[in-house]
Amino acid sequence: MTARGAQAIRLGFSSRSGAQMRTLNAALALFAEHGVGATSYQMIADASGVTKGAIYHQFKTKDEIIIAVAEMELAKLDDALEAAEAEDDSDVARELLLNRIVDHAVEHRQGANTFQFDPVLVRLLSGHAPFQRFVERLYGMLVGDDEGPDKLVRLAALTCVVGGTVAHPLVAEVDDETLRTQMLNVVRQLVGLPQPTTRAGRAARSRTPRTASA
Amino acid sequence: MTARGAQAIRLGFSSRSGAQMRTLNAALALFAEHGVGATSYQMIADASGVTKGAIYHQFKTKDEIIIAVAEMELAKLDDALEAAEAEDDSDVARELLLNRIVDHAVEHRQGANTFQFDPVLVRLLSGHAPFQRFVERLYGMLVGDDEGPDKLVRLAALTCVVGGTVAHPLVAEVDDETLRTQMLNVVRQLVGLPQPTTRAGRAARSRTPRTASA
DNA sequence: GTCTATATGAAGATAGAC
DNA sequence: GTCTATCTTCATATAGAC
Repeated sequence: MTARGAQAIRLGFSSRSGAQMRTLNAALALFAEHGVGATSYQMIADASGVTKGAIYHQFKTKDEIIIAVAEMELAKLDDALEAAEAEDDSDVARELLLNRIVDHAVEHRQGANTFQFDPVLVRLLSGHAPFQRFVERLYGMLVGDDEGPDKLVRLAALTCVVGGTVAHPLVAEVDDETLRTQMLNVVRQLVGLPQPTTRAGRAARSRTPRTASA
Repeated sequence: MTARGAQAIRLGFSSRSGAQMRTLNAALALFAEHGVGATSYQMIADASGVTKGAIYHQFKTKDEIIIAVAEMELAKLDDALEAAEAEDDSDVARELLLNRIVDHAVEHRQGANTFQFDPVLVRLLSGHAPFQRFVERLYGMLVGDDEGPDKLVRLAALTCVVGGTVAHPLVAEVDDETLRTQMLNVVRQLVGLPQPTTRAGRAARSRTPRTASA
């Protein structure tokens, strides 16, 4: 496996200055709270503690900010995807990938929701080739070749559960570790993966950064 | 069971004029397509074929339109909820309710998504008492008394699957009947309901408007 | 990298004629 | 119920000084 830096190339991820990172993180939080369509340039500037003029120096348009935020978040899953693609056993690969994805979603909660369901974000990304390629790799790992309607529906349901459940008011009081465990049970059931007492499950989990480095 | 009209009182649903209904349907379609935050009063007026002034005569603020759209959609599920609450057998009740909810979601696709995940809509409704009462009744029917973390997570996942899957790009090409069937399989599995060959399943489905009147 | 100042348009909203 | 006209505020975006 190549060094971590490879993710940048594969996703078309540009390196960002410190000021740009502050902007993107402020934007991410606002997008999650209000939705992309209801977040203004002014709000982002205020949250970053600088003026609009400063932000416009970093990103020429609002769309550029949206795309950059999406790329920043997606890049965090690129590692996991590469690791999964390098696995021989497809069950091990899927278990590993699901663990990382659920970890990421639980860590971000509201942000995961935005990314999956915000109409403005989704529309912008649907015209963004690097994003499309990434999603196709992701889906490929999760369903494989069989693309019958039942598989498609289960895969769609899986992405909804991962992106939506973490931000749901019903689980607001559930602590991260419990949420992680229960969500993994649900998504394993959804895609027909055996539960974690099996050999494949233990093998995959032992490869996550949570217990050991990739 | 009371007459159909009862739904209006229970949800706080006001009766609307023809012009108001045209406005609400136009707004619903735009909310689904662009998100609530990215839909302007002007867009709604254009889609309705009238001017902003005419719309302001029907609804004093944009928030009023949003609430009215939500009430209109929710009222469509009120019937199903009442029917489920009148059932003795909780498995039959849940099977019936899930059938109706999935029917409704598949029928609307993009609209169901908005309703579940749009940040502006969700925030507005969270301060709207009739909506809160309705959702609590709905959740009560689906989980019952046991409110452990696993049940909460599964219920949250259920609502995400119902609201999100129907609008997912992956299932855009799946026809309504297939989507309905597959989604029901998924949601039954999520809440631990037996699959449809059982007595409870047949009994519940025989009570839906699809095969017989309630 | 950050600021101020400014241009241009669209947002939500109101008043009042038809 | 619908229209035009108008108000104010805020949106995206640019120019140019520090």
